[in-house]
Amino acid sequence: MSGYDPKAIEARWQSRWNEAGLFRTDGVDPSRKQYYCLEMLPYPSGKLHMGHVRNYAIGDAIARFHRMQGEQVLHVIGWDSFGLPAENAAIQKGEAPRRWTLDNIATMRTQLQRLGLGYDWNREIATCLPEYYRWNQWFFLRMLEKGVAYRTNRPLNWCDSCNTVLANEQVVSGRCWRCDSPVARRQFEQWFLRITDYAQELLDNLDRLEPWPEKVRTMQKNWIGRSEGAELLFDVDGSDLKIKVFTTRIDTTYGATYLALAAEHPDIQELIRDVPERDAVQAFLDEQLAHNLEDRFADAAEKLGVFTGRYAVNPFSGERVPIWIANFVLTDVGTGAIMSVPAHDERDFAFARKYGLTIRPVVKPVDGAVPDPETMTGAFSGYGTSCASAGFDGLATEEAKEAMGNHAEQNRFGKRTVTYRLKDWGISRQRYWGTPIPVIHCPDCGPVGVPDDQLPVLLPEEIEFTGEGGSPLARVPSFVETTCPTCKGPARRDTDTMDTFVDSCWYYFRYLDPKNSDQPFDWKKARSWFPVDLYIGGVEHATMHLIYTRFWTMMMRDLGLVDIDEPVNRLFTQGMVNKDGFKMSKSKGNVVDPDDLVARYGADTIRLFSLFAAPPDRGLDWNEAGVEGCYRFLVRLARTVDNVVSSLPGPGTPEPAGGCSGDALALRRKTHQTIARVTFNLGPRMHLNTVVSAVMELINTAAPLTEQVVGHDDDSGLAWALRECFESVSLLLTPFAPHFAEDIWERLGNAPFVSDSTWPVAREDLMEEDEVTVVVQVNGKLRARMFLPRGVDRDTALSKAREDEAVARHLDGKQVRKVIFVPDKLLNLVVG
RNA sequence: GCGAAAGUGGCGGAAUUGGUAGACGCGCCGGCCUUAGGAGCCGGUGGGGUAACCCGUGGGGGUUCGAGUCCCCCCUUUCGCACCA
Repeated sequence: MSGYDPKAIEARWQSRWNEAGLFRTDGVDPSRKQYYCLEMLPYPSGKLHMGHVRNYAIGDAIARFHRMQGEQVLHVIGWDSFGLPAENAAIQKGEAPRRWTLDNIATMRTQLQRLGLGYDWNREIATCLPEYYRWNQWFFLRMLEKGVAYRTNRPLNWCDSCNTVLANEQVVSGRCWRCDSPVARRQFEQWFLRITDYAQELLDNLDRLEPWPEKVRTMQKNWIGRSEGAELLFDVDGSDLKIKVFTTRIDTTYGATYLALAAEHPDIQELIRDVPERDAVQAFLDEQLAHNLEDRFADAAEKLGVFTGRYAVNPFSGERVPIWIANFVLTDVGTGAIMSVPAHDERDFAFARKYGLTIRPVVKPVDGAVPDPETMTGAFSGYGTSCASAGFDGLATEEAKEAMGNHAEQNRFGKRTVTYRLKDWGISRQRYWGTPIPVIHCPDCGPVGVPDDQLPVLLPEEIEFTGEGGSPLARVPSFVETTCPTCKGPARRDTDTMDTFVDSCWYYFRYLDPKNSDQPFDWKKARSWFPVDLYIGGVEHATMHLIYTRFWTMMMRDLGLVDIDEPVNRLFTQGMVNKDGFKMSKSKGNVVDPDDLVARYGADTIRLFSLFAAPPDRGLDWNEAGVEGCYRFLVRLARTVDNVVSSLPGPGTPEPAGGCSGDALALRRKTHQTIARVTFNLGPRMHLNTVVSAVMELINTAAPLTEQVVGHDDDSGLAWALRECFESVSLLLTPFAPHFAEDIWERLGNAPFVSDSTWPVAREDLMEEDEVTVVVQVNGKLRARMFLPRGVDRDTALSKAREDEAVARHLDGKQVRKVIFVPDKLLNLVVG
């Protein structure tokens, strides 16, 4: 048994860990701290990719580290297994989505197991199974009861390629987050979750999520997009209609010279019913509404609009102002209608100039004159003093906001309000492979929730996939046709399924109680594991999953299910794995296959390289030569241990009575320094790449020393120090290369498992050097190094330094004006 | 345009947070071993210079005895948001 045969040892240790149930977590051990190490669960697309490998290698390293530190660790994996690819496979290859998904899970589970990841497989879940999704339905019904889930008709994002609507979070620069095709606007009757009820709390709590990356918190903050301002009602001249606008600058209302509506504004048809401009307006609307979102982005450069022929009345001044429809007014923002103040808003200004509309300054800059509307070349959007604003003249902007807000409220034509960019979460999807929405539409009773005792509403299996639009479930009469739970009359089931982001909102709560058939989970079993200590995943979920799951936790709290506000204590976003500077993709032909790598090098090498090649939060470029380097390191280490082990004292031999000296002492020092460094970098800092370096360094120190003990008598304690070193290395490498570490541990004569052993503790008394290097600088430039006993005082160091030839040369003929002395480190002589 | 992060050898990256820049690995060069080596081992490797030394962490200023690290300005790259009323 010598050399390094990863295939053999990895299979062997995986089955031994499994037999011993090493990574099972049963119940809660009150004598230990509970540590919940969580990684974002994978979508079972077919095969593991390197991004998964890196994600799970990081998580497993942290989980194993905490386990060895005596904490009770929960480390579980599951499958985010609803979603479109399964359905597309059905359309393209005729495979049943369920079969396709479960096959993929089986494949990928094997791949994960081959990596030697320490999961509690008894808690594995798959979100596509009725045991899981019935609780999505249960949650939906609870939200329906509380009014958190509601149904309404609203313009939504439509992906033509995915044939379904998308939530705002799932539209990236006008394109679908999944397939990158342009997104269109369509009006739909849909189910929404009232996430906006939690907007303020989602925002406020960000300050408390201090261990989260600043980047993610900023992204969420911007996404929630809180904006303070006021709503104002403008009467429409000659009509009962009132147009509600939102503004953050109520102080500029006297400068509002026109209103502008988004093309989707619901009152437009009423406004133009009887005006001569009707046809022109309709033509403009038709053109605008035909555009997809991406084209609208592209068109944004040019402001376009059309006059409706109608006028509104400024509630402050009584002035009649024209009502326009403009392409730069977005239906999702504010009320979808604005009062335009061209003198004080760049966009309004550009539009006004283009269409010859009135520009009227009503704010005087603090350090300048009121701009002249004839000659001004841009809007003044800063703060200043109100003017041309009747009774509000002379007020500073903040005061004017206050006074005019009060005035509007007293006269009931407006109120101060806060808007958010965040919109309610539309969760209906016109697709098959997802959680059926548990609602029955009755012609008499309207939408009625399915009674709890009829859950789960099962997805029908016999179904044909045509790829045509519309909800596939709508074509399954046996699914659709049912009776109303209230009146028992004939009724139809809702044929949409839930957004798959619902599934991932609460899966990590289910891990704590995965087989519960009475409720989603028993909080008594779960609470001591929450909040999740560390959550590792990609940053791409910053404004999707990570907002949804925070909302879901608050919602569960309000249902009385949990008593926490935030689910995750520390978030860690790992970087992408690239190849040759590019994202791995089939089209680029630069995909690296984990199976192939494991077959060639073994899982330990792959894991080691994933963690060594770059800091975990940064991108990692996959590099074959670097992998070789990690493999060589393991080979060399195995060989070194093999060569020396018979010359080492047996396991458990006490420290030599006479202590260690010379090389032995130096090695012990290095060993304990390494333990300290690894512990620090693995724990609070998560600089995993430097941990590997540190262990390599230790081996570079230890390996040459082994020759001194092989075939020689040893009276310095070196053999003992070498055993301490190699045992420590086994322990320190366990989070990174666990099979290898077990193997070395065993070769050193120790009983298994190193994975279940206690993390080593660095001995401070051994770490300190008795001789230190003190550098000598003259005027800040390095001139000499001195090797001095630890703790020498300033005067001794100074006289020692003066003896140095190079130092003396630079002091020659000059006056030492100042001496800076950092004990055991540095001496700086300032001369002049 | 706004916001955030980052720029260090030929490459990936270290630097315990103001105190020896370049740890560790890759690559490269030289040597040993070998019929041979894309294996292994040993040594070298920021640039310039025979040397003393000089230069060097994107560029320019500054603070300091001392700056990769702190401050100001600029450049570049990546990411996020993008007419947010």
